[in-house]
Amino acid sequence: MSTDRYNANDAEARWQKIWDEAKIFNTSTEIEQSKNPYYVLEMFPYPSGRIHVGHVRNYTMGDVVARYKRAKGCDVLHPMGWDAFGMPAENAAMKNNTHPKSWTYENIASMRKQLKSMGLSLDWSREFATCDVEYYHKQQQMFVDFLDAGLIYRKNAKVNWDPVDMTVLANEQVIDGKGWRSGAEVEQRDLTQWFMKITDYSEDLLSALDELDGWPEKVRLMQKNWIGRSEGMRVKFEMSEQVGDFTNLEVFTTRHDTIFGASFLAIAADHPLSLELAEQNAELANFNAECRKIGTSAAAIETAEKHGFNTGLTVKHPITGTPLPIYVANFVLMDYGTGAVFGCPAHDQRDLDFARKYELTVTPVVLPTGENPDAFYVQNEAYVGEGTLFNSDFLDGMSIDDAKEAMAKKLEALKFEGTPQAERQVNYKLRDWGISRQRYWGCPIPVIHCDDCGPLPVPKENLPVILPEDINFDKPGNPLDRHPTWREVDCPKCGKAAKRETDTMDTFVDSSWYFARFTKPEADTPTEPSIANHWLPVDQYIGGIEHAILHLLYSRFFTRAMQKTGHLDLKEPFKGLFTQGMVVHETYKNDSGWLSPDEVSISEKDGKRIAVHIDTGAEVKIGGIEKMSKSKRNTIDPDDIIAAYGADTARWFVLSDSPPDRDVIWTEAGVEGAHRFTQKVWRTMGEIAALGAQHQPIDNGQLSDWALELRKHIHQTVEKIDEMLNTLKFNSAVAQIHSTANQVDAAIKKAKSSKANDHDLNALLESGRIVVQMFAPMMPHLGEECWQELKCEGLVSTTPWPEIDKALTVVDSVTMPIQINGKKKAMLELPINADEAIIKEKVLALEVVQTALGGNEPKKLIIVPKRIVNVVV
RNA sequence: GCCCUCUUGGCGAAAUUGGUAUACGCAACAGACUUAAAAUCUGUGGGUCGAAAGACCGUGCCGGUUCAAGUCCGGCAGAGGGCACCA
Repeated sequence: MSTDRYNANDAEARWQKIWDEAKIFNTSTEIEQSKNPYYVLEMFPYPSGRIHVGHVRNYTMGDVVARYKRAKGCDVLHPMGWDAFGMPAENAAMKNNTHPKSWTYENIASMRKQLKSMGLSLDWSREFATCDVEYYHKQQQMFVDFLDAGLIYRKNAKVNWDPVDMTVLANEQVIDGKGWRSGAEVEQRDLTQWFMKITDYSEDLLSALDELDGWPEKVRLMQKNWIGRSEGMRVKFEMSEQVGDFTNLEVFTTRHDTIFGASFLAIAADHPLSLELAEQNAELANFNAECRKIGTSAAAIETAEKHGFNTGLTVKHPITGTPLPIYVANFVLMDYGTGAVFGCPAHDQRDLDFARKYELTVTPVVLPTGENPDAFYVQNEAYVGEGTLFNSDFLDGMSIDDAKEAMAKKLEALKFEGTPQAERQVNYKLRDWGISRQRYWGCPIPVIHCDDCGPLPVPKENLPVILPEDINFDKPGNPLDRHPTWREVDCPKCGKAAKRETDTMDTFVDSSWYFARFTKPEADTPTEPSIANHWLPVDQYIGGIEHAILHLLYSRFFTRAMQKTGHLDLKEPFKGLFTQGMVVHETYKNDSGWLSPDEVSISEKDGKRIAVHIDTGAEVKIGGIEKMSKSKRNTIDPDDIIAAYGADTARWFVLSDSPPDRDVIWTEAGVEGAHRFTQKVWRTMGEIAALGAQHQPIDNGQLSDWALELRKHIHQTVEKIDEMLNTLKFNSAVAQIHSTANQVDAAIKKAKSSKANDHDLNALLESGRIVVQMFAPMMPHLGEECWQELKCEGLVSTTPWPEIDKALTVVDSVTMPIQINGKKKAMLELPINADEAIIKEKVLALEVVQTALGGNEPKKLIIVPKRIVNVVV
């Protein structure tokens, strides 16, 4: 027995070694050995060099799930890898004259060591990095398959160009008009790029969201909005005169009910008609160039005035035949719908602004309920609400929905040059995913460009296309472009000299299928389908909300694409998704700038917290609680915490304070509290061990009252913790274990102060054992240490979840609050199955109730079995 | 501008999904042990009034539904997040 302080550093290293040597967390690769598969995965880290507390929180949560599910009898797959391609490696190479490869692998080595010090129950035998040739080789194989399947194509497109990172960005990577990494204002450039046909799956990606009930509603909604489905019509407007091949203009609208309110047509500056007209019209050419210059940033859009250029051309209104002027307008987007719209100023704010500026007619056609049609007019605010159609010929008197349907039928029936005037159409905001990046440190796109044969995929037998290592970063841009020999290659078709593609893939491609690779990381093909199908979908995926759209949408698309190309047979990669909150910390500042927490000492005076500089003693300003960042210097290094308190303390703390999906505030006091608990548990288990009890079956009939109560409490707690861990309510589980530990302490006191029989002591030992089993997924090293102290068999890490004695979890009586007129006035202990007549009798006999009734019958008596009684007087 | 989420003690939070509001922890205060401190243990702890028993008020604000509202409905305010010239 030991009442010494628990030495976490010593114990943790010891148990990690034991787990590692016994390989207890390695998952069998034999498919038939996993009858009850459970795949838990945390989003793999980018190897930046050091883990941060956000990682600690993320990986601890996943580890608790993994260890808990293992104890519940699942065959758990819990792998780890590295999202290892990307810009920072190149930036470091340029800055420090290192090679991206060595920089990356060195970072991986140090982060692996850090993760191992956390005692995570990972299957390290499956580890890989996306920059491993074996991994990107398989990715290139899939690229070729996707290309064959028509899922990848090449097009010249206007792309988002990041002038700082000197690369193209996907739409999803442009945030407020700025590059997601560099923060630089994004420019528009014309480039020929490779695209993945994610839009083929727009409808499927959208509708399948409804079935992802293991996902947070918030994420589903964000993806729904991002995909942006809208139902409308494509309507042809006949031009009054032909221009080139144009006899009509086609627009997309969702408000065909308001077509009688149309007063102009507007087309994008890049619309083919606008370009054609500009060839003869220098003024228009100028205007188009101006439009292109206007950025896509939020600021630019907000301040950009509506500009239009009157082409002098007109179209005929499809019903009335009235001529409507055609404008080229800066607010019309070429890449949505048809790049042309009809303007209905009365019912669209943007159209109204435009109409007022160019003095176009404003005809209201939707009348708000209760308004007088003769008195209703639109001034400077468009009316976009519900109402009844008017000024609209055959639509008059209809609701908006009815009018849409009537107009749709009418236009579909009309013919224009032999085809219907209009067709119903569904549009999506989702764009195809541009994956070409002009970077070195990424997966090479396996394509060869031949002057005669065009772009051709590298034949699979010639894969992988390996990144050359002899490169330099003297100049900005892609060093692959400047490599003396790497590009030179023979055309796989005609054999003539040809050139390799030098673009590499967006790193989001790498992370779109790694979860599938983990199921068999040594396979010669990207996946071994039968094994991947066995493990997938991931049962519980855990990561940050910042990936709600990018990574999670790409992965959903990729899974479908892999299904189409035979690499998998499922659509949705992640059955359960959990998005954890950030770890935040107070900030400190003095005149010279931000201070790190270890430069500051905090004390309390008159209820106010005061911070002073640890060296100078000068007062320091306590700032807001913010996301940990290097710039604010409010970061905490997990290594320091583990060295000072141990991994279990860090794990317990990140689980304890806040619900896991909310931000958690890192406080020194909180960590100390967590550490205190580890010591307390160690002492408690030491005391139990000293009682000399035996691991033997317990006869409830032989127990003293307090011991029976303890056993009941413990067995009921197992059920609660079960529920909490299943629903990832770690903070509640921590609270419950605290409370239970207090009960055990109280029971030890009872055992010492009263005559405890052997059964009592055995029950106490059992309680200790079960408490250990309940907290072991969260504090695994302390768990093993206590397990050993209690002389339990084997390792707690491989021991099944405690069996509960059902007889003890049956609750036979309940203390019910008795309310009078909804206010609690008394408590009454009743048998759990007491029938209402008995309850009524007992309640009415209560003195408070008698007084309140004053001899009258209650007006109402509400009895909710097992819950509450309310007497209404 | 549009969409969404959140708001409970000094602080992080809990509340069986409409049924005892504030569990558990942190910080605080008081006591025990100690020469002393640390560590540990015990106790107190929403507000107002009261010596006490107790009474009244109380989950951002206003209103509603209900025997009963932190929880449901309507409105308002504040904080956070997503999208954004999407026709």
